[in-house]
This record gives sequence, C-alpha cells and structure tokens, in this order.
Amino acid sequence: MDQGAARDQVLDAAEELFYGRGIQAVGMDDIRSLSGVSLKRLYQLFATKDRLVEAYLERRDLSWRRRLADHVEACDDPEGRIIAVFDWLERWFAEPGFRGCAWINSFGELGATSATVATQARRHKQAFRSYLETLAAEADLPRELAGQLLLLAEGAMVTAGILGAPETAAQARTAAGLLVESARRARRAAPAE
Amino acid sequence: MDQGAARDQVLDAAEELFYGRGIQAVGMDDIRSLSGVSLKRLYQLFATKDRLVEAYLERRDLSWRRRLADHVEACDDPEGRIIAVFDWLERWFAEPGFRGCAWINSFGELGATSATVATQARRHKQAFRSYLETLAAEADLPRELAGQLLLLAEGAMVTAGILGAPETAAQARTAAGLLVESARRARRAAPAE
DNA sequence: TGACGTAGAGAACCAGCGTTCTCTAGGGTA
DNA sequence: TACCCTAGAGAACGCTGGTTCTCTACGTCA
Repeated sequence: MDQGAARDQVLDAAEELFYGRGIQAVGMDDIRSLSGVSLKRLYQLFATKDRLVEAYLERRDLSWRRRLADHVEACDDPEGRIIAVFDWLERWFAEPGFRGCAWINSFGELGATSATVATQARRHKQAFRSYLETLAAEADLPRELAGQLLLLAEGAMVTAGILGAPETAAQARTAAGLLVESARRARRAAPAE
Repeated sequence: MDQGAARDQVLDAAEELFYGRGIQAVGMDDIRSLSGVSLKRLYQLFATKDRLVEAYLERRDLSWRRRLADHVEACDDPEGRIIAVFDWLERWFAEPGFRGCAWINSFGELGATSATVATQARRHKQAFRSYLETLAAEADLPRELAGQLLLLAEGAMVTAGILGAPETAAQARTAAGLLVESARRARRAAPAE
C-alpha cells in the first residue's frame, strides 16, 4: 500500500469515527484498527492526533462544500439556487448516520481548548456564509439576506441533529422562501437601494 | 457549611467550568478546587461525574428559561413578545464569557456517547420550542411560525458562538420580524385557516 | 477527660490513551 | 546464502482523571 492510499484510508476511518462518536471518544488505536494502517505509519503521516483532526476537518470541508455546490449548481434559476441549498440540507439530514454538523459538534467539544478546531470551525462557517452571499448576489438580492439564510441553515442543522426531526429542513426551506420574497419585495420598493 | 450551600457551590463551579471549557476538559479535581468542597462531600452529593453533569444541565435549563421568560413577559404586546426573544438573545450574546449554547455544545461533545447529555439537550430544545409555540399562539399566529423562529434562534446561537459576531442577534430579530409579518399577512388572507 | 464519629486533605488505585520503542519477519541484494 | 533495511504488531511509557481509601484532626457527648 503506498503513501497516498494509506493516507486516504486513515482519513476515511477518522471521518467515520470522529463524526460518529466525537473526537475525544476516539483513540488513535481505533483509527488504526478501522483503517488497517499501523501506528508507526499513522504517526509518519500525521505527527499528532491534533494534526489528524485538522486534516479530517479540512478534507470534510472541501467535500461538504463540493457536494452542496454540485447540487445547487444543477439549478439554473438564481433564486431557485438559494432554495436548492435547503433541498440539499434535507437530503443530507436523511442520510444514515447523520449526527448534525461536524464543525458545530467539534466546536462544542473542543472550541474552548483547541485553537486548531476553533479555527477550522470558523473557517468553514465563514466559507459557507460567503457562498450564501454569492448566491444572494447572483439573484440580485441584498447581502443581509445571506446572513438570514445562514441562520436558518445553521438552525436547521442543529435542530435536525439534536431533535432528529426530518421535517426541519422543509421548515427552513419555507422560511427561506418567505425571506427571499421579502427581499425581492424590498428591492422592488427601493430598486436603487 | 450545610448540605444545601455545598451543593450550590459545587453547581456554581460546575457551571462556570463545564460551560467555559467543555465537560471533558474539566476534572472533578477542578470542581473541588473552585468550589472549595472536598472530594468526599462532592461524591456524597453527586455519585458520579455523570450525575453532576446532569444536575448542571438541569439547573441551567431552569435558570436559562426563567431569565428568558422574565425578559419576554415584561412586554405586553403579543407580537412584541416574540421579538423580545431576540432582544434577549442579543443581550445574552454580549455577556462576558459567552461561548454559545450549553446544550448545543454538550450535545456536540457527548451526544453520541452519553444518554444523559443527549436527553438533557433534547429536553431543553423541546422546552424552548414549546415556549415559542406558546408565544405564537398568544399572538394568534400559526404554529409553523414557532418552528421557523426556533431555527432562527438556534442559528443565531451557533453563529454567535463560533463566529462571535455580535450583530447576529439583530439579523435574527430582523428575519423574525419579516416572518411574523408574513404569517400575519397569511392569516389575513385566510382567517379561518 | 476520654472515646467516638465525622469531615477534609491528599495519596492511592486503576483504567484509558497519546506517543514511542522493541522485536521480529520478510524481502531485496551482493 | 548472508546481510541489511523496512514495516508491522504490539508492548511499554508517562500522564491524566474518575473514584476510593487512609490518616489525621477536631468537635461532641458521656
């Protein structure tokens, strides 16, 4: 097994375990067992557990945002793309093993004691906010709308994670539609802004 | 020092430390140091750390909801009470040491491994949702509105906790106002529902 | 005053875990 | 075949932290 494949297997195992059980509940030995990569190799790839956690969050950030963007960009209508964000959330919440947002969870667990985790969480949420701002701009809607949509999406992730209510995403989508409509109406009333 | 006073001091210390650093980052010895209550007494009051965590979350649930209700009920107008929820959030977010929602954080940390924590978090969020439903009913607004308000409030807590943006609560309040307005408009269009 | 019960301080015990070390086996090369 | 390098398995090490134990001191009651 070459370096790259080992790295992938380690990160696959890390993602499954860290996301599913929490970071502190998973030992390096668990990672080793699930990945089949020896401890020696594991420590050659990631010098400390902290580095592994960082790599896990970074890789997941890329794939999470990629999956979201792939779904959203299948829609041509700019306002439809905003709503599509919430469609994708609904799909995500229904995936087996869904346990809330990885960054919200890690931040709750280690935000106060690990600068690495706090930074990753902030970065991820900022990137998500920027993405919503882009979508709002493309629909010619004001930037404040993006902030409001962010709150709805974050609230939906938390609520779906804790209460496990599958209808949460649909509620968020309805609310998002109403806020988009309000923003559109405001634009019409004062088009030059 | 009598039993009751010792219990209060332990819970005060637990709240400060668990909320500020996370549950797993705090040892029983830290609780003992800060509270000034000996380990022996501590274990007489709470047989295990898990019990102490449960008592911490229970007591905080009562005081959190009490503080919210006290602020909200100072307002006479039913729709104003809904908006007052977000005023109170803004005030809370600005408190020194604010670090997000204790239940979201504990759930992220231990939701997957501790039934106690998962239950407490669910109970707290359900109670908050019920409260919002009460406020919506008093304003003669539909129950779905409460679900939407819950998402905004949860999203604001998470975003304020991670990004530390103090304007988050104001954004949520604005969005809440728009959703209340939409609900009112819908009611006017179909009053009998 | 003397025996007793209680409470606190802190050591002790034990398990878990991050990290490192040792030993061994296998494979490639002269 | 003999040597050497590498990698893996798993033991070892050191630390932390939950929980319990021991020892001492003090206050109480006969």
